[in-house]
Amino acid sequence: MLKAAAAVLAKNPNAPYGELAKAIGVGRATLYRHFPKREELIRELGLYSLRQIDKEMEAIDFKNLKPLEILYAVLGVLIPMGEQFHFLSREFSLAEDKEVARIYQRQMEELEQLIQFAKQAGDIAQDMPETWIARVIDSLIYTAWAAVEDGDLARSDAVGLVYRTLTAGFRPMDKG
Amino acid sequence: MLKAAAAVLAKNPNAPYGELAKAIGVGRATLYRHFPKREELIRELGLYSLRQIDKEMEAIDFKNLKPLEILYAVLGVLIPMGEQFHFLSREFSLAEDKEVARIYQRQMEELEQLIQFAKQAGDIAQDMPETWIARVIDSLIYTAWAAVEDGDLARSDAVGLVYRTLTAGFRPMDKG
DNA sequence: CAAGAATGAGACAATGATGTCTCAAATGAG
DNA sequence: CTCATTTGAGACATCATTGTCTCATTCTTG
Repeated sequence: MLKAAAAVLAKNPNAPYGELAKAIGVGRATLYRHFPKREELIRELGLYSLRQIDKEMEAIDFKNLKPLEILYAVLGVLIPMGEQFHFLSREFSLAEDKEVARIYQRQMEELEQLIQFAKQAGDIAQDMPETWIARVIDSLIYTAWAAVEDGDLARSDAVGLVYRTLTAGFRPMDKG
Repeated sequence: MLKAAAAVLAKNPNAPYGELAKAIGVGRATLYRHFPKREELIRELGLYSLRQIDKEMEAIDFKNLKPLEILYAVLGVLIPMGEQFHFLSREFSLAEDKEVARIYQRQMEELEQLIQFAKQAGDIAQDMPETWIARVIDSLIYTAWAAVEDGDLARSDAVGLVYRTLTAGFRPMDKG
């Protein structure tokens, strides 16, 4: 239900209320009954997206996987959710909401923990800033999703390509 | 002059005309005299940004540098222009303008030529799609700029970090 | 200095979106 | 089936922005 609205807002952050209602498949007045102000709809949409991310992440077996395997699994989960990602980062007002900010920050911290874990395992460079790595991961998740949307990249190739780019950059494959 | 407007629009794409005028330091009416419609201002701003990119790129000595050296130089030029970059990608209507689209496409083709050049030199993997590589470069340029803006990354570290991330990913440094 | 052009400030109508309200029709539970 | 609730459609006032216009002031340029 909220998914349709997120899709519209991802393409046009200024979509009028009526358009969102239509996308959801409900009258404008009805939408106002549920979300008296546009701001509230955006907020609920943000929370919904963040919770959805949490939910999908729960499916990953963190305990029995190595750091890079976890990273791969995370990419597999998040790249298909690029639309929500896009929406979250585009909606400025969202960052000002306390609860949204809290959840977002927690998720970023979890990502940074994963990065530390990978550092300790020697899988990624010690001297690369964690915030930078986290930003790059976020960024490529969105980039891959957009490439798939544009038809530039096969959906099935996306996760592998992002993983490879993250871990090895553009380097030619090592032999063996 | 247009730079100030681009900065405001980068932060808030919906900034009203009056705010843009104030940012530029000119009356709203005067701004209307130069750009009778908002759309035209956006368009000029887009062309200005693209031309600025062209201009900065001219300073690079393409003939006497190796592919990866060129890439490094390109990053050095474009990362500080992240604001314009951001603006260009955020402004949907811009993609519909014929001239803007033409210049943008040419720039992308030039970037892809550089990528092919690097592939031939064996510096980057043959089997990685050029469009993907181009997207990643674009994406990290913006990411680095944003990190610098947020104070998460020293301006002087940005180019090296992006270069390293692009060429080697998060891998630990090879010894030697 | 003097004439012409450009500017800033503000008034103004037009437009489009927001948010409220009403009422008739559809839905759903007892 | 019946009553209560929810819905969709539309009317409506409100508000912010756009784009036009005027006029006094400022700045150029000769």
